[in-house]
Amino acid sequence: MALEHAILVSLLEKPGSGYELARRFERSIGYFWTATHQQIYRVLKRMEGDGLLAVREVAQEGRPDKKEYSVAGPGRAALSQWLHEPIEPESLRHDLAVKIRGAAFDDPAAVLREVERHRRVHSDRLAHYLAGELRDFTGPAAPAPLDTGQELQHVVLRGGIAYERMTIAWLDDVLATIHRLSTGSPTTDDH
Amino acid sequence: MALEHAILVSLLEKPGSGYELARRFERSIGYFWTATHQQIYRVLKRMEGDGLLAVREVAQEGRPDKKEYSVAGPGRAALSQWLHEPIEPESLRHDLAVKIRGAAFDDPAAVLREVERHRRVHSDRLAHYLAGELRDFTGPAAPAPLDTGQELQHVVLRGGIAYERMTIAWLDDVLATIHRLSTGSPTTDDH
DNA sequence: TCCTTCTATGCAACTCGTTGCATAGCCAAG
DNA sequence: CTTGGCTATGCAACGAGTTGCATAGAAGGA
Repeated sequence: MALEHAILVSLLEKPGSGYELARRFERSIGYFWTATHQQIYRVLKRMEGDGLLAVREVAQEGRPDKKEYSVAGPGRAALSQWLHEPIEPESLRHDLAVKIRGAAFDDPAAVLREVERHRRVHSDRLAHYLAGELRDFTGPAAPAPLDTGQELQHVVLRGGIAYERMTIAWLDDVLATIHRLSTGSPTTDDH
Repeated sequence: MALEHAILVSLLEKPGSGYELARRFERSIGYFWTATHQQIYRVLKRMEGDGLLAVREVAQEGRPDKKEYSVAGPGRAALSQWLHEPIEPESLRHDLAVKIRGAAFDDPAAVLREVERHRRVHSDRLAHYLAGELRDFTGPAAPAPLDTGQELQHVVLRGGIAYERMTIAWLDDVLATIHRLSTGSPTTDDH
């Protein structure tokens, strides 16, 4: 049910339409949670029905009307309650790791190419996050005294950056390991 | 559909029952993929029906009979095909990050306690992974010349270790940030 | 002019994953 | 002797998430 809470946080940071939320989920919120527009529209409707959100129809020029959602009293209460409940620390779900272990039973070259491709994607993401950090938090154009909300957004972004750096380093380790196994002396140990 | 493939890899490494698979998913495979026994039993049944797996009833003494699954020809082919297909690099899904951003709109102390609790869990996991590494790969009792499968299992485990270390360091950053915001110079209003 | 892209919302069908419950024999601790 | 834990399998119901499709006006390029 964390999608509901992610929406509450995002709408508290700034009210917006389903479409705008979907775009935020591709950007800042997307550092740690993903959602498609279908999911978002469905959940928004449910949350409105439950009285957690308020809607306002906004007519626009040159583009379709939109429904701007904002957090109502019960929505804020629901978020507060969730913040006080313990949640399960979650575990990784990384299919690439499944592929890597699967390489022992198939052509390792195919897996190698896949690992290289993933490395490029993570490298691009890192560059994107670093650009965002410079723009919003550490660059000259960023607001100098950050408020609480911005500081917390920054620390979450630093988490995304750390994750990408760790992943890239690990994928380098994976590449080196597969190379060693296929070209180098078979069955030497490293450490 | 990666659960199917994770099961194929695990059964290629060693055939076993649904129950045994469920326990592996709490251990080694669980470093990067989780699954409950319900899911596993359901998927095993489907895979057997699709001809990917072979079953063998095994009578045991002092405990219930079990069904030992192993990978059949079509199962191996299905894995091979998947290994040659590109997959989407996945993104994080971290509800703790939602909570951290949510702390701007509620009592930060509650979130602080939650972060500390998660830090302990990740710390325990790291210790557990390191013990496993020593036991299976780097310790004196480990088989000295590791084979390909073991080397690949090791590099995946190193990924789990790197993930836990990164996460712990990040949570320390989060703790320091929240402390700074609440005790240090109160720069202010959030909302 | 047509084709694509962007804004904006939504339905329907499906698969994936979780939670609660049920069975059943064995073993060990209190 | 009863309670709880371990091995071992499974059903049913629900909620979460994905994929394909549909609508519709405005803007901009080939």
